[in-house]
Amino acid sequence: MAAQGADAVRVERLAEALGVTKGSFYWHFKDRNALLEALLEAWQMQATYAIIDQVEANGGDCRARLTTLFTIVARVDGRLDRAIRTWAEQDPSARNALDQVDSRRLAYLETLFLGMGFSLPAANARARLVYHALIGQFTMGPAVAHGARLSESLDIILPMLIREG
Amino acid sequence: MAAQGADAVRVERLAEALGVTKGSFYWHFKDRNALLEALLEAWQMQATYAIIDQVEANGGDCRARLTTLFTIVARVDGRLDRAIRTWAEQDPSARNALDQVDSRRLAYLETLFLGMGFSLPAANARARLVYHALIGQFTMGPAVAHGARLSESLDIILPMLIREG
DNA sequence: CATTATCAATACGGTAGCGTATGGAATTGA
DNA sequence: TCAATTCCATACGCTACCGTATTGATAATG
Repeated sequence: MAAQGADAVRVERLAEALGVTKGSFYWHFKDRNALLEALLEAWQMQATYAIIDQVEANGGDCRARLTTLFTIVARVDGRLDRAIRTWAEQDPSARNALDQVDSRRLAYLETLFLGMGFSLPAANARARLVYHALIGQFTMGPAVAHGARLSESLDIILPMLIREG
Repeated sequence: MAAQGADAVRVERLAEALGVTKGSFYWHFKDRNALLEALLEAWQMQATYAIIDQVEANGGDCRARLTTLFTIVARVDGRLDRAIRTWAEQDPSARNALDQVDSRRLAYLETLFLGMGFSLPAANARARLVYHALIGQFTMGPAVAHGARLSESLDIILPMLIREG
């Protein structure tokens, strides 16, 4: 899934990789689609909180949390997220799950900026800019060389985002 | 291609859609891969300059050009770009073409910020932030509702990006 | 007018994948 | 112990593709 996308999740390949036959697969899952739905649900549970929880656990004020967020995201392997996002262009269930995750994350970013004292519109615009940028970095994936990740120009980016305006 | 990704570009489907048989297809193209390579090359030519040229044609100073850029990108249909980006995760040729396009676009953004008097590191950080954000908006595609596009909070975002610091 | 180039149809063999039917082994529980 | 449940294998039919070989049909050209 992460390596080659949802399309590459094939019953027979999977069975072979596990050293069983597909006769077995169809005992555990109704069909291929049931497997994909299960994967999707597992991802959604994990993706919603994984990063946010890490940031919260790390503590600090809102500015510190934002720094933590950039740093964590720069290290995260975005392949699974990317695969789901691609998948969501075709599949309504995936679309739905992804939309929920996006909303949750955006809302979190917004609270960070609100916590710095920004007005709702200002916080919202900043949250969207940052989230879009992070998604962009995810999307471009390995193409974003080290030294070119957002987290590595935080000394420039953060003051920009945080300054009152 | 734009609607369902490179995977959905199938010889027989294409032939049927055109009202011919695949016997004909194989006269025009050596094989499916040759078609994809041709598509890729056409895209690269178009994608490199399409938007930049519009912005330049519109004129104005660097700040005005940046505004124009956001506005145009908000209207653009990013599906083909998205399809290529997805494809590039699997295919080296696509990866290569995409990397070139990304570099070209990033370089253009950088010149805009340099033109505003920013230092190279400052311009570079801003260019990357903006480009990542635009890619993010592209990637999220139709999920980014009207009213939530970057171009619609330019009154907040632009001053942030442009302020000296 | 004959020939050649261009474009398309038909027909074939091959692979990857889905899902079903059915039988067999191992485990568990009354 | 013996029947039910659980897990897996084998074998099958079916579809969507790929690519090739061959044979027209029409248009351009010497």
